[in-house]
Amino acid sequence: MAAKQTGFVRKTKQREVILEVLRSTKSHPTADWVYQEVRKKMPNVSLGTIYRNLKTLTEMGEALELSYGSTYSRFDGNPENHYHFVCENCGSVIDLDIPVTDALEREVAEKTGHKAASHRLEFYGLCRDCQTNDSTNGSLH
Amino acid sequence: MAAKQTGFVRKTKQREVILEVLRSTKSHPTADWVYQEVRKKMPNVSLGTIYRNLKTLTEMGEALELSYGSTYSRFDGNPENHYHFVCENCGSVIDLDIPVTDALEREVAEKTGHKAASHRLEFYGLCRDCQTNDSTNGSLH
DNA sequence: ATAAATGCAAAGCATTTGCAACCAT
DNA sequence: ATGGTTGCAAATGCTTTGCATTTAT
Repeated sequence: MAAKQTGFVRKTKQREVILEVLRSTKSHPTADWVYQEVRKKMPNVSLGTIYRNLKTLTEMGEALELSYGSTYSRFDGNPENHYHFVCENCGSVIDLDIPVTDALEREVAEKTGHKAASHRLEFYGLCRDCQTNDSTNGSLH
Repeated sequence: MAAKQTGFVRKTKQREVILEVLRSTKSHPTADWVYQEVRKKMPNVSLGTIYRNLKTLTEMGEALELSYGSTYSRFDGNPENHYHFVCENCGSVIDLDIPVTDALEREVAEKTGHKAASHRLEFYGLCRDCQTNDSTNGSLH
């Protein structure tokens, strides 16, 4: 585990830069993309450190880990719960500006007895750009 | 790719059994669980065949591939869109009996211009059983 | 006959980990 | 000084693939 059970979390330059990078984009980057960016400022970081800190940051509530259909995770520097749109043509993940409905969690609790602490909602389809452009030029992934 | 672009899909004993196994449970099994089950009836199936067919079945619309936080996929033999509850204590994935709201997709289209063809909604928290039992005995995963 | 599907085993590849050196507290 | 953190590289583990063979049509 990254953030220890009994321990505490130290402040490190690496984690600081990683969070900066994460906060600097709305592109929901992969661990490797973050790695490449952080490297520009800290040529010696290792991928392992990126993964460890991405995990720690997620556990600290500073980031969100998104795992859609893909085989790899994407990370979101915006820890506020919000919904996403995944374009099935160009592969981009877009933040949606529609209100997060806690009513859904209440409905689940009432109807099923399962107590949700959070929920995730994702839409799949064609993003605005891909509707107008030729849809056969997908650069998916 | 499993189901070929120009080709056709043949009926095979393997795929038939795999779909049977998938339909026989509500447990949202992993590929490996399906493998073990299918083996009971066909001792010589290979894992590769399981994966290839799970993919084909998903593309055929006979199954759903679910990828939650975990590093592996789970499959759902119920191809009707429905929502899930993921218990953060015991790790089980539970089908929810609340209506699927297409209104959400319309809202997204209206507000953002992105045309959703489908959506996914998942809840995370403590399932009914884990609320009453001691919450420290989690066998997560 | 013909190409799709299988079994087997060898990759692939994102993510995790062990360990010695390092550094924040 | 203490033990969390890092860099490096090896190891994991789920999933995919190449290929010769089998099998559905």
